Amino acid sequence: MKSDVLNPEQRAAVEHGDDPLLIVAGAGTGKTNTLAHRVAHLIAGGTRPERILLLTFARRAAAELLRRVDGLLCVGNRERSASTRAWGGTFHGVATRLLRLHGQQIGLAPGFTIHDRGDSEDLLDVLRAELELSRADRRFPRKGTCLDIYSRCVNAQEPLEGVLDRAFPWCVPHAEGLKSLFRRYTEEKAVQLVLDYDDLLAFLRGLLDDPGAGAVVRARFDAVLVDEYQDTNAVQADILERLRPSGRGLTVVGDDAQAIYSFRGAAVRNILDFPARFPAARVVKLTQSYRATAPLLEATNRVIAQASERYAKELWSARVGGERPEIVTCLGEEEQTQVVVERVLERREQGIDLRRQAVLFRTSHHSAALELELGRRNIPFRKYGGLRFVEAAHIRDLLALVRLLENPRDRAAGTRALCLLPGVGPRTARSLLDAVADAGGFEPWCNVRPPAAAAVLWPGLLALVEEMGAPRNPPLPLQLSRVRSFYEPICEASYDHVDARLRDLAALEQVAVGFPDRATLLAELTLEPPRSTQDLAGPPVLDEDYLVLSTIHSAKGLEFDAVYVIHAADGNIPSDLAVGRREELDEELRLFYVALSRARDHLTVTFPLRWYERPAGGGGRHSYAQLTRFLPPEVRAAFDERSPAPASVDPAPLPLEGSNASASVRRRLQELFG
DNA sequence: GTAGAACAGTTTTTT
DNA sequence: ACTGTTCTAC
Repeated sequence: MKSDVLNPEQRAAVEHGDDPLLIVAGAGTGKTNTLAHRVAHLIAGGTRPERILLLTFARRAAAELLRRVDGLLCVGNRERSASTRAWGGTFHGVATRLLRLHGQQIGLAPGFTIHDRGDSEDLLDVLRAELELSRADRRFPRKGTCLDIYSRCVNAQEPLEGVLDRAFPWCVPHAEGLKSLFRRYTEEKAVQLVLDYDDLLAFLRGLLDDPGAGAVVRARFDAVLVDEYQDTNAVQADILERLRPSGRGLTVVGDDAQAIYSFRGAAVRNILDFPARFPAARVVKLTQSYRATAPLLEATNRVIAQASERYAKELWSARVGGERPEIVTCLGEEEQTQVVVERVLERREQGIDLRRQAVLFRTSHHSAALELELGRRNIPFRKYGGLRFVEAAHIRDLLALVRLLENPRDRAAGTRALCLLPGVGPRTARSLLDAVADAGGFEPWCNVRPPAAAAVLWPGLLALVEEMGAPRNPPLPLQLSRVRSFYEPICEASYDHVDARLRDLAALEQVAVGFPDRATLLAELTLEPPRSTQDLAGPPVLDEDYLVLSTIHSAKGLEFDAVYVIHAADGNIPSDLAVGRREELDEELRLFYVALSRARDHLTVTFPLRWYERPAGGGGRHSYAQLTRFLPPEVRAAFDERSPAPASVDPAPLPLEGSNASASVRRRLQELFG
């Protein structure tokens, strides 16, 4: 896309004045470019960069945007660039910074630590046990579900009953238990000086509601620009309203057709109702796609036309000609894998780097078979979405130790860290942490006689807390190296795949070099975790090429020359679990649309007719699938439909190692009785 | 109180 | 496959 030339729609958005502005930007219509120009326009018009707040979905998106602004302004080294001076990041990241700066004015100590999803779950789990909720006659929801419910209530600003009725009907019998659990949870977070994701937003809103502090924070900014507005929730909308009460200086950009985060409380209504909330608002629609070719756009337009409520807009493309998208019906998952791998390699032959190609899927495990095959064929790939680096047990262990040093009152971290010692379980951990909480420091541990099994490791832990628990602690890299040497033997003793894990730990230690202190490192890893192990290992080598595998959610905002959407069977897209209500089904449709609209030139949709149910222990029961309902005949008309020629299908892949053969013999034997 | 084995149930997607 | 729960042996 030309970054120096704006079309009339884009120009209108860029040059719009101070009144609230909603830019409805269809997929590939040059949204980032338009935003960058608008920021540059503001700066050129006299707005100081440090008085601009840029809220994006990922910090890297903000950084990229500001880098482009610098390019447009040609600020060489004359002065500090916009990218170093403006405020940019995610709502959660910006909330953290503002709360550390101003939180004290509303009684929030600046030393808080931040709980990620896993930590929040752990805390809920402990409290659930304390309240003896598991003892109830009917099975209590698992901790992850509890957190989902809690989060939904907070983010959607909705009472528990409503949330349970609408989204978690099977938990309705536990409403009372959940209420008491959530009350305890809120109290405990205050005592332990921890904030969870939702708290960051809620406390920022609280800060803005405070007459004194609110005015101070408001006065920091002249312009607030928000990207991916369709995926903001009620609390985020409140924050914006409190930052810019009249809406003046507020720009929001989004595409209601790409709203895919309602499961975490995002409200499409935010973008649909923006003009009503700010009557002075101007709405600008960007409709020229610079991404997809006309044939692809024809197809994606037809797909999204099935949505029930949206800003009507038909995207068009000047990129006429090109390949029509295709739907490939495969017999089984193996065939689907072969088709995708073949196409990927063909297109690489045509000169499309692997990095310009992406395989997209609804849920993380849908790529398992493909990953195996890519590994077998030595085709490099990176997977985005699904389980992440920081969620691996050994990383969480190490970070728990660091977090305990940073905030001795953090029970989730403390419990996890102490239970690493053999012979120490939840009870012992609890009494040790009680002692620390009472004393306000680690001193009481000096007089503790640890359980016999922990005797070997105890002095090491004691040395750690003595050295790093003090206010004046050593430089961060040294701290991490100390913690790592303490933890490594434990890791070796308790997990398999030890070398891989030890490598991860070393990588983590390297990351720490880039941060000034523990709090910043921990917040960063919690709020913006590295998306793959390779990401953490550092910037990719220049000529490194790898196929992208991604959940559709994680592919949001990206584009590729060639896109393969796999497992496009009804039940996967839409997910079986989401066909209950109209809004859920609509969101699945938008999700499918997001997947298809990532493509520039080539688009392949595949699905296996026959596929195996998950508990594939012995025989492997299979069921027959149908193409997603989002591709009815009138939509399919925009696609070519094929099934792979039998001859082109490779013979079944060889087993990875010789030892696998015995497994397949056993499987065959079992099939006799299945 | 802890650790490990045996057993039962199971709702994607992520800041 | 994974997580959570319960039971048993230290």
